Amino acid sequence: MRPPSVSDVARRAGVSKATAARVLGGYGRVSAAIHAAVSAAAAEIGYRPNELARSMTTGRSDTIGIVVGDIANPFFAVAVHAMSQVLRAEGFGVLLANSAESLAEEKAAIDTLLGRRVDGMIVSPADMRESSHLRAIVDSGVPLVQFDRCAAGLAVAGVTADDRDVAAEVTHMLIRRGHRRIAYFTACETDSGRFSDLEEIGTGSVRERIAGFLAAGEGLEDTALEVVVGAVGAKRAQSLATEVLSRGAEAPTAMIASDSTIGLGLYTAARAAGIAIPQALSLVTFHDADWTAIAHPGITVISQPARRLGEEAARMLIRQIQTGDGTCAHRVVPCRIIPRGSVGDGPVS
Amino acid sequence: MRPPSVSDVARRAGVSKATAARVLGGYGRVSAAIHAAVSAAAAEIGYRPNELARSMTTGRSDTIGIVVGDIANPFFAVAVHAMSQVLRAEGFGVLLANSAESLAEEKAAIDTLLGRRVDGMIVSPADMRESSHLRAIVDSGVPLVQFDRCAAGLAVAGVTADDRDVAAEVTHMLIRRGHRRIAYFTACETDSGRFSDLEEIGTGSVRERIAGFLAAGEGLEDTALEVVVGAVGAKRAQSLATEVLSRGAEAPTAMIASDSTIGLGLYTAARAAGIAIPQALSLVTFHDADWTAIAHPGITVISQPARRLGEEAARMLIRQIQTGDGTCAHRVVPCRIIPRGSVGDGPVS
DNA sequence: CTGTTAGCGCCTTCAA
DNA sequence: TTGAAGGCGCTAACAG
Repeated sequence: MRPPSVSDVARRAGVSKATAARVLGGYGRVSAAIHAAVSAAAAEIGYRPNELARSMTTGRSDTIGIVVGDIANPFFAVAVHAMSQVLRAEGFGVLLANSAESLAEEKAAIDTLLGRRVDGMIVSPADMRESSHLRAIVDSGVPLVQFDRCAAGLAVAGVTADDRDVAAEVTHMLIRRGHRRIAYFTACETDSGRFSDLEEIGTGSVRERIAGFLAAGEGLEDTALEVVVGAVGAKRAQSLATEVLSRGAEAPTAMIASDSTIGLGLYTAARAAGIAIPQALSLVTFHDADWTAIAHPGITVISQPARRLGEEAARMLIRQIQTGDGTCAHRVVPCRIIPRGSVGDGPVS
Repeated sequence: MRPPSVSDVARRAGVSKATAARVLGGYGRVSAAIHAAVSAAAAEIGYRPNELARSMTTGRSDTIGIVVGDIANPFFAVAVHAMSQVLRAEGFGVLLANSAESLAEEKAAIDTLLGRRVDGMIVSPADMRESSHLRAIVDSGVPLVQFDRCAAGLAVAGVTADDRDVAAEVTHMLIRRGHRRIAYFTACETDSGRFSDLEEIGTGSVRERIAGFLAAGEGLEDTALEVVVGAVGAKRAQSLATEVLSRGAEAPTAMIASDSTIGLGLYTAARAAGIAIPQALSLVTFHDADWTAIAHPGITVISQPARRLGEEAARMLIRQIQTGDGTCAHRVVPCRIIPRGSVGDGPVS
């Protein structure tokens, strides 16, 4: 049961293979009569072009590879959705791969995609410190756009949010409100289990945020700013927060969550400990998740333009493919702070 | 800059194309010495097999097509994630397509995937009433597994939740608690904008749920059960709910949301109207979204086994591909009701 | 306008 | 064990 090919159509229509191919492929000129005959023959036997074979000769696969950390993460889900829409509109299919935020899996995925001869790639590098595999993409002549994070020392296009700036802005706001003990929670892990150096943070976007956070706190006492790592999942975030909040006078009066899953953990921890938000604790989280609007009080969030970021990345890639232009434009899309009531005055106000 | 091919490697290693192909493709027998030489040559020039060409001759693409309504929907996001994991472990890549719950887009996506010669497909039919395009997949000899919903009158494998049963169970529970006015909210649309017949509901899973809902209410007065359609998105769900709740004595005392987005809209509407949950209104929603746990009171939910469903579908497809077995097994995975406090007694208790 | 011919990169006979 | 030749389905260059 081999699917019908151009030859089959040609034979049935009584024309040469080339002629049939022309009408089937929609290129070259063919007389109306023959065109109709071939189309009819094709429809009769249910012909469908073999895109693989087509790719072989054209060199294009009309397929884009996308590698993200976790499709189940709403941020990526929305972004991927946006990318697909833009890409589909331009006639590209999408080959999706999950890296589970693991460098090894990311490498494997990229390898597979290169083997499939994708026309371009959008990748969210799991670790900004390793970029050899990304360089391999570029060396293969495949257009690449980094998404949400950028690898260090790699002259490749990218689309990111203004992580550093918005983190600094939020931190400044908290300081202005009188907070002098602020904790930033991230899912990133370090070898020691504690944070000591920015270099330990592999996720580019998170590193940027922490950089902004720390920069905003310059001039304050050493104890003012704290980074808590390893908050993987709501449960772990909750237990870490519970621990931190139990320090009494040493406990932070404000917390920033690096994603909404963590935010949920922090919120739950505060409630469980009977700590009032925003009177005794201020809370801000990245990502405008559902729950933040119905929590009591509503949670002040840093809304990430996931859709816009995705669209922008897709467009940037398309441009790169179409113009063959290798300029490594770097686009930054601003986040938006949505105040909802979870931020109150600190002790120094 | 054409990527290196077997010929290039062969030339560099000083052997014939066939020999190089044998070691590169990992088939046939080659002497150790030559094997090493070829491998070395391949590494030096950065050879990477062209999977497209390979597919041309083998007939397999090692790629699976997945078509779902909306990747940004957490249910599908989790399911797709699970599918990819299982498929990747078996060496398959994933070609993902969004149908936006539109039949036309679904058809287009399937067409593209067939053109790309995928080895199998997993599809969530947008409309169970139309199955010609699904039949085309089967006719092409491509293994197919339906996901979450099944098209009517199509002997094709599928994995679904026990939508009808669990909907009936929840409805029975509400009736037992004394509710005699229960409304079911769905995002599905009908021509008239109101619900009159099960046949109008195109989404298979939703139709099943409504069937269970209605079956559970048999014997009650005609006014007892109501189906509200067109609750697309939280906002629209909220306004529809507000309208329904403003009926005074005629208003439902219990509501069931067909997904968590709708649930959020209903919850918000109730709060805005100052209607106490569960004292004056009971609420149940499909999908165990994170907001349901922190709402006040916690929302009783019907938890869908998204991950399990996805894994199961992937495994079923793999089995079908490997054994060439065309049996149309139909697997049903049970949902789980998680009581959280949003269900109270109705007037008749 | 139409047909002939020659590849794309790989796998797969068939001989040697 | 190795090499030469042919073909998968399609496009592309060249004649006619």
